[in-house]
Parts: sequence; C-alpha cells; structure tokens
Amino acid sequence: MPGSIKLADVAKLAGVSLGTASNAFNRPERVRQEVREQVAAAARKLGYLGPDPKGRLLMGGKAHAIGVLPAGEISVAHAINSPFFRDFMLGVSEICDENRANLLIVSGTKDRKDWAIRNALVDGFILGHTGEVELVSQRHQKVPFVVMDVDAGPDVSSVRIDGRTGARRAAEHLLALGHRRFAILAMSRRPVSPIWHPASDLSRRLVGSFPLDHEKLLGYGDAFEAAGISLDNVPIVESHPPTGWVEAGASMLFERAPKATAILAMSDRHAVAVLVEARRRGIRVPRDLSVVGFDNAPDAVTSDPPLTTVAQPLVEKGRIAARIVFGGGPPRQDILPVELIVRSSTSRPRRQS
Amino acid sequence: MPGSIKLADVAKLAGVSLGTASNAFNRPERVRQEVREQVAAAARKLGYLGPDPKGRLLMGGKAHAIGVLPAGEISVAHAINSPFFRDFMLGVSEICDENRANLLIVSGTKDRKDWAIRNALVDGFILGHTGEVELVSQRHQKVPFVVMDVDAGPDVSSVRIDGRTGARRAAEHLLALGHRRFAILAMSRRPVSPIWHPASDLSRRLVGSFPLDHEKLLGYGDAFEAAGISLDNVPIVESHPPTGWVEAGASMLFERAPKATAILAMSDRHAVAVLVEARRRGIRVPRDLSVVGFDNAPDAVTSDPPLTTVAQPLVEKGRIAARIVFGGGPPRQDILPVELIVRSSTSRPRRQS
DNA sequence: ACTAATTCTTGAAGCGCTTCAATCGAACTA
DNA sequence: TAGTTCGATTGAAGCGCTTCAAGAATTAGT
Repeated sequence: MPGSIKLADVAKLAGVSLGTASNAFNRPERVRQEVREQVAAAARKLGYLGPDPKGRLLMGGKAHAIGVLPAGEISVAHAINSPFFRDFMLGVSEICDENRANLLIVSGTKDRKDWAIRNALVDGFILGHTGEVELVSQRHQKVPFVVMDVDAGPDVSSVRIDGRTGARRAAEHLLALGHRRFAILAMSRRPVSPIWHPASDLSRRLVGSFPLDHEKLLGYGDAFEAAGISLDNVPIVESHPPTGWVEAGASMLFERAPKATAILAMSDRHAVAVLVEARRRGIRVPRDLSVVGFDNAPDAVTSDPPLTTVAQPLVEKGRIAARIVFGGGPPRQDILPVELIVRSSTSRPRRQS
Repeated sequence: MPGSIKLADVAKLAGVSLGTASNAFNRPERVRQEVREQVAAAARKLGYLGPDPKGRLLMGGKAHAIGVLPAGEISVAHAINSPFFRDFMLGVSEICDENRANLLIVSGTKDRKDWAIRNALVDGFILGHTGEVELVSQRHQKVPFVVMDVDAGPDVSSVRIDGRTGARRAAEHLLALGHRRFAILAMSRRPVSPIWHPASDLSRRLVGSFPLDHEKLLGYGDAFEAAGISLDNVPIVESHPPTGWVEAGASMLFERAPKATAILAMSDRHAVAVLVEARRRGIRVPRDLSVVGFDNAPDAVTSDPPLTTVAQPLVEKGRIAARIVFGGGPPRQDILPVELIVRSSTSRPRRQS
C-alpha cells in the first residue's frame, strides 16, 4: 500500500519525537510509561503494527534468517524432495529454532545462486558443496557462512564427512563377503542423462561430480587395491538423482555390467534405484546381487530390502553447520565420522567369482 | 565487516556519480558502454560485489522471497518432517522457482509468528490456517498473503479443501462396507497429550482444533446421520502429530474403544499411527480393523498396508497458494476437490455389528 | 553551421528506521 | 537557593541504495 503509516506518523500523533517513538517500540525501558502508552495508543489508532523491518535492517539490523543453498543445480522442489536434504535440514532447522531465526531456502543454477548469495536477506549461509568461484565471491561477503562436504581451506568453515573412509568400508564389506565383480553407480551433480564409464583413466572418470564424490571413488579404490583389484577395471555409471535419471542409470548398469555381483552406490537414492530396477528385472537382492548405499538417509530403512549403507550423521551435520553460522567464531573445519550399517541388501555372492 | 565498500566508493573511484554507478549495475542499458566498464573495473578493484540488498530493499524493492508459516505451533523441524507439509511445499517451491524467488520458512508459537509476520523480509506470505488475531493484523500489512484451509471472508485470499465432503466420503465408504462401530482419531493442533472424548456435546468436542478439523467432524457426522448413527455416540481421541503423541493417541483409542471395527483418522499421520499400534497389539488391518486416513500424503502409499484415504491435491494446493501470493490479484477463495482413494486398509467387518 | 531531438549524467531528495550526542527537567544535595 | 545528578527526550545525522527532474553532451536534421 502506498502512503502507509510510518513511525513518523505515529510519533507526530503521539506528540513525541521520532527517536522516542522508536525507543517506545524497541527499548521500552528507556521511555516513561506514560509516553509509552501514548505512543501505543497512537499506533493503535493508525493501525501501525510496529517498525517496518526494511527500515530497521539498513541500520545494521539482523535479517533473523539464514540461507541454505542445496548442493548442485537443483530447484527448491528437488531439494525438498530429497530424503538426504530433509534429514540435513532437520538439524539445521533445529538450530534455527533455537536461535529464533527463519530458514531461507535458495536454489537454482549457478548464476542464480551467485545472485542469491549477494541478494538474499540473511545473516549467514550454509552452502551445499559449491565450486570455488562462489567461494571466492563469498570471501568478500560480510556474512558468515559454512561450506558443506568440501575442504575450502583454513579460511573457510566447512563441515564434511570422511567420504573416502566411508566408501572404503563399503567396498571392504563386499570384499569380505566374497564379492569380486563390482560395478559403481556414481553421483553426478549435473542434470544430464546417465554416463557410462567402461574403463578408463581414473582422473577422467567422473564428469559431473563434486570433490566428495571423487573421494568416495578413491575410497572404493583403496579397498579394491588392497584386494588386488584395479579400480580401473570396475565399470561405472554416473547419474543425477534429482532429475529422475537415476533409474535409467541403474538400468544402464544392468545392461552393460551384467556380470557384477555387487553394486556400490554413492547414495541411498542411487541404491534404491538399483533395488527397483533389480526387481523389475527379476534379480533378487541380496541373493543374486548385493547393493550398498551411502548416507543412511531415511529411505535406507524403508526400502525393500533395507539397505546396507554407509551412515553419515546427517541431522548432526545440519546442526553443526547451523551452529557455525550462528556462532560466527573463527573458521573451523569439521570432519564427521561415518559408519557402515549392515542391513539386508548384501550377502555372499551365489557363486564365487 | 565494518567500513565495507559501498556503491559510493565505487562511484568515486570510477569518477562517476552515485546515480550512474547505480544504473551501471541495475540498468546497464542506460549507461554508455565505456562508463559501464569503468564502473565494473572500479568495483573489481575494490572487491565490490554489487549493490547491497539492504539498501535496495528500502527504496521499494522486492525481497525476492515469500514466507511460509506452517499450521499450528510447530517448529521448522517438525514442519519439514511432515509428509503433508512436504508435498505442499513441493507445489509452493515449484512456483517459487518459476518466479525466481526464495522460500522462507517461519515457524514457532503464535507469539513468534506474529513477530515473524511483521518482521520477515518477504514479498508475501502463505499462512498455514491461522487464527483470526493473526488475520486481523495481517489486514494492515502491505504484503499479499493467502490463508490455507480456512475461510477468512471475501477480503482475504484462501485456498482450502472441502473437508466436510471428504470426511463424509470416508465414513460412507466404511458404512457401505458394513461397519457400524466407529471411533475417530482427531487432529489437535496444539502440542498436548491425547485427549479422550467419550460422548459429549458436539460443540465442545475438539479443543485444539482448527476449522478444517471441525469440518471433518461434521462430515463424518453427515454420513453417520444418514445411516441412523449419532456422532455423539462415537468415541473420539484428539492428538497432535508433530510431537509424536499421536501413537499414544492411537493407543488410547484401542484401550477405550475396543469394540470399534473401523477408525476414521483425520490425517494419514494419524492413520499410520493406528496401523503401527494395531500391529503392536496383534490386530490385523484390514481383517480385524479398517482404517481410513486423510490427505493422501506420501506415506499413505508406503504404509503397510497402503491406506485407504481421502486425497486432497496437496502439491496443487501449494502451487495455487504460491501463485496467489505472486500474482497479487484481487482476493479469491479457492476450494479444491477431494477424492476417496481405496487401498488396502479397509474391508468388510468380520462380524456384523 | 545552428537548432532540435536524443542519449547520458548528475545531484539531490528520499526510503523508514536507529543511534547518539546534546538538551531538558525534575528530583536531590549541601 | 544554587549546584549536582541522572533519567527522559529530542534532533539531526546517517544506513546504502534508487529515482527522477534537470542539466550536459552528443547526434540528427536541414
């Protein structure tokens, strides 16, 4: 509404100065009771609901909100739809509640994120693992922020997990069960259709991945190597969960790597896709095929069969990240532990090798 | 950072006026290429990332975000955890993405909501069905808003469902199957332990409910009446889902209304709690007990057995609400259709009456 | 070459509020 | 009564940016 009442109007009607009116609202104790009531009365009469936050903000005020940018180029809708994100946000929102702050979810492609980082009205940011460009620009921002799942150096707070160890545990588990023929369903962070990587130089393997995804690959490799298997001989399919192409990725895996007895999936979302696709093809898990996921997202428990997976403390991760943003202390780098959780999607292979 | 660079600094270094510098960023076409580059260069040199949104905001700018206040007194964490809310938010976020806006989730108790409504930096609000006090104060706000699931009169936009009809369909379905002994697990919006309503005056039945919940009660009543049953003789337990007391509510229902052959649950969350509690007690659904939910939230499909429920178009509801906020047209009141979906949680009662 | 029509820039006036040094008054000494 | 105190007000100076009328520079028109 144009010409809406402002604090000045209230002050005038109450017969006090602007400053006093402001105090009446924000520091009542500094204003005589009588005057306070006059101001309140004037406000009521004019239908004034209190100082406009826009004005307050400018003068060094807080926005009472922190922003979260999900990882990768995904929409808010996709983010909310992801069990991983949801658990993470649970932790974040818990701390927001504690700090009486709101939660702003920002999304979209890189361009849009850059824009958002500069324009969002928040007191701090939690950045889903994001490229260096954004990091650099962040440096100059005056709001605290934390990056997830990537080491951005000692000047930047980050919270991540030991992905390499986690992935190694997953592969070791399968090796211990006797598996020797593997396939990997890898994470892509870009919205493209599944990519088949038959056997090639490691460094050129994942095209749409983030550092964490590479770490996982290395972790699988660590375990393989100890067992005398070369990661370079393990087929890989890379696929992007939010767009729903992950089922196609699982399908591609079955088509092109039919001899694998065990599949290492870089997320539970990927693993569930394998489960679904396996059932569609009449392949029984874990009898005919073992599958191990990553994250221990909520759907790892509800899937059929429940997933053997590498658990990361998603909720706690959210809490820590949010605390860092609110706390605003010196930069710190947290690395959270991971843990293999064995459920029912893995077993010995039917016939050795 | 105190003393951080501002637009004025950039302007000075570039040797142009403040106004021109502003235009260089916001309306590049109005500035000569050469000058534009000077400004850009100056900005780069100073590490200036573009106009601070706080300043922009004041001069009638947009916050590029809309706020969502979940219904009832719940935390952001609880809200995110609710499948109902998630589906709804999916629709909202879709429209936010379209409008390149962010999504602010506000939560908490009434006090905090009032505060948030006045202070959140957003261009509009979606209010989970909320009491009149908040409505009234909203009237004076200058941002567009829409209320969910409650008719707030012709001056206020609202989106709701025909809860009464939906509830009637649910009860009619059970009646048609031959059920005569019912119990209702009702919705409470307040974080209190379950409340037992044996048989009393209708108007005093639900203590922590919202209008929609009352509508549902009336809908059940409509069906009962047509079958010669009085709603007043149907036992009711009222419970609050977010706090986890809903399982206790289901349990209370089994304790105090052991003879019911069918349970009408006001949400799928309630219905699932009944399912869980039934299994715990060795009561088989639908053989020994029929259960019908409400909402058709995601978990209605994944529950065991899948729920017979009254579907409401949750995602679409979110879309419509968000469009109203962004569209900002004249107030409108939408009523969305509901539809009974029969799955496997209902069947004929084992022995008549 | 000179005026008319354009395109660019400028400077100043806010946007709505908070802050803070300075002022005012009244209650309190001595 | 004059001199202190101390809390309650005031007034003006911003916060960082956008806007807009008005002026300057450039281009077009004849």
